Amino acid sequence: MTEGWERRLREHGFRITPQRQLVLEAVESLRHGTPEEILVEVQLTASGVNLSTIYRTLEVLEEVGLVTHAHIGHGPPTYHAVDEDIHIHLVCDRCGTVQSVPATVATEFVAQLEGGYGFRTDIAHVSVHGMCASCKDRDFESEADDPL
Amino acid sequence: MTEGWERRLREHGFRITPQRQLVLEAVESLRHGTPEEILVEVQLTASGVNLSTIYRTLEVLEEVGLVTHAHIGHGPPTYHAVDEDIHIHLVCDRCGTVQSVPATVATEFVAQLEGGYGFRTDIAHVSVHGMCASCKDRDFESEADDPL
DNA sequence: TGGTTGCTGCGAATCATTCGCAGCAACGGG
DNA sequence: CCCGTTGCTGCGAATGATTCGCAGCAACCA
Repeated sequence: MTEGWERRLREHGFRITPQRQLVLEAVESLRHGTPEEILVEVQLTASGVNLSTIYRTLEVLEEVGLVTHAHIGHGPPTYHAVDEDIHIHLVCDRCGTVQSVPATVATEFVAQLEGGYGFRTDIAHVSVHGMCASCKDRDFESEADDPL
Repeated sequence: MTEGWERRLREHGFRITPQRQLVLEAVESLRHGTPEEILVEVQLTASGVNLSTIYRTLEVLEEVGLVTHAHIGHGPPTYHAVDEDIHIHLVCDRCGTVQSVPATVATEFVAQLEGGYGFRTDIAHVSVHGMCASCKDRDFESEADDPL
């Protein structure tokens, strides 16, 4: 695994527990996971683990920099391991599909926000909403935003 | 006001009601508002209006294109009138402030997503998370992302 | 090995949002 | 201008997600 996860926790004054290891492993193997999904994954190994613990553990793991979360639409947040490739979620508001694209497409955008506003963007935290290619194609007859 | 709001509703088969007018006016005057905040604003004029109605009305107003919503962090969504300048929210995860910047800074980013992935971005729906300029300045001694 | 105290499981509390239902009211027809 | 149809609203309960409080267990330092 991340191999340094134990030290990460210790350095921040947290204890090493099986629950924390399991949650981290679950996040890594799921690649994308809501707290609920992570719970299910964790319970494959340790059925006694509680949802509250998942929430508290994710908070801790995020604080020490082992996982991050992103908001995809209205639902619960999605957690990722930090050692994954950084990517951006494209959420189709029409059909609900989520597509991941490399964060590099936003390099210039991020640079502009930093340069123009001094804002340091955590680009992976963002979900970009809109309409995916297939919905866009399937849609060119209706919905013309009826001009007044 | 938007002046065409009545027709907008009618064209989509909805009725014109005082509640819908009040909610729309509240969104316009607040510029940014959660359902809860909109309720409070509406109740300044009509105290009998219910939160459920706010939710239902916002849904309707959004469907006919009079308002939009954006997700700012974990909390409830924020609603805007569509005739406002389109802007992007920069949310500081450190101090919680939300800064609005013109959507034009994302023009190129949006173009790349459309060109490279066929994805039509609703840029105003996005909230960009990160750290604002002042928090960034105030922060250069601690938190160095301690490398392994 | 033992004590200190952080972590966990559990159930209740909270917050946001949605539903079901009965009564009221918008609006098209006469 | 009045009436009936049916959408809209207020209200309270239901739901879903997340957080809290607390007592017992276990990680970790001496």
